[in-house]
Amino acid sequence: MKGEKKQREPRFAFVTKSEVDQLEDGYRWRKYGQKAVKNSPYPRSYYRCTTQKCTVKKRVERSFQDPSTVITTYEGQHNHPLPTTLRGSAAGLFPPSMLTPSPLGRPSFPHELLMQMPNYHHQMNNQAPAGSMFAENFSPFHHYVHQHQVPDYGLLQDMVPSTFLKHEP
DNA sequence: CGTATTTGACCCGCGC
DNA sequence: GCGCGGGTCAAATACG
Repeated sequence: MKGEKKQREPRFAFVTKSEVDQLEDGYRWRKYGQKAVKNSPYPRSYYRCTTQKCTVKKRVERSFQDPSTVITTYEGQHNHPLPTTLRGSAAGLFPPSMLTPSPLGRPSFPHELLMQMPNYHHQMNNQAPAGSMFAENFSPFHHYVHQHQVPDYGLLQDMVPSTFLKHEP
């Protein structure tokens, strides 16, 4: 009980082509639960930042249509700098320039996101019955766009999965 | 030894 | 009023 009675934290979800849940985005995540999802043969994993002042929560769910695709939902925002303790691939993967959003505020990250967005929309059209359920899952997507318009944060480091960096061919 | 992970059980909210 | 779902926490365990 940390005193979080209101869930007003901005939550945004994005699709990532990953086979592993434990994505090293520069922060440490500790799995605190796992539950099976209805309508999905795959379970959902719950992760939380292991940092003392980090109340950020991460939810990872696999796409029952694409076992190699996972829907990552981030909740909240990090409150402390990247742990230098995390030397290794992740820390050396994102250059400082990437962590600093351009004045335009147009990081390449959301770009990939928007690209995959229409992709699912197409599937929804194909699967009308299943689409109903997906609609709920994609709801948070709107929140993501909303947050993007809020320059109050500008902390893209919150979500910088090496997956995207490794996404290169 | 420390950390991280795992599973189960419990709790809360909401719906009908 | 009761049930169900979802979510979280706790403890135990495993591994490095």
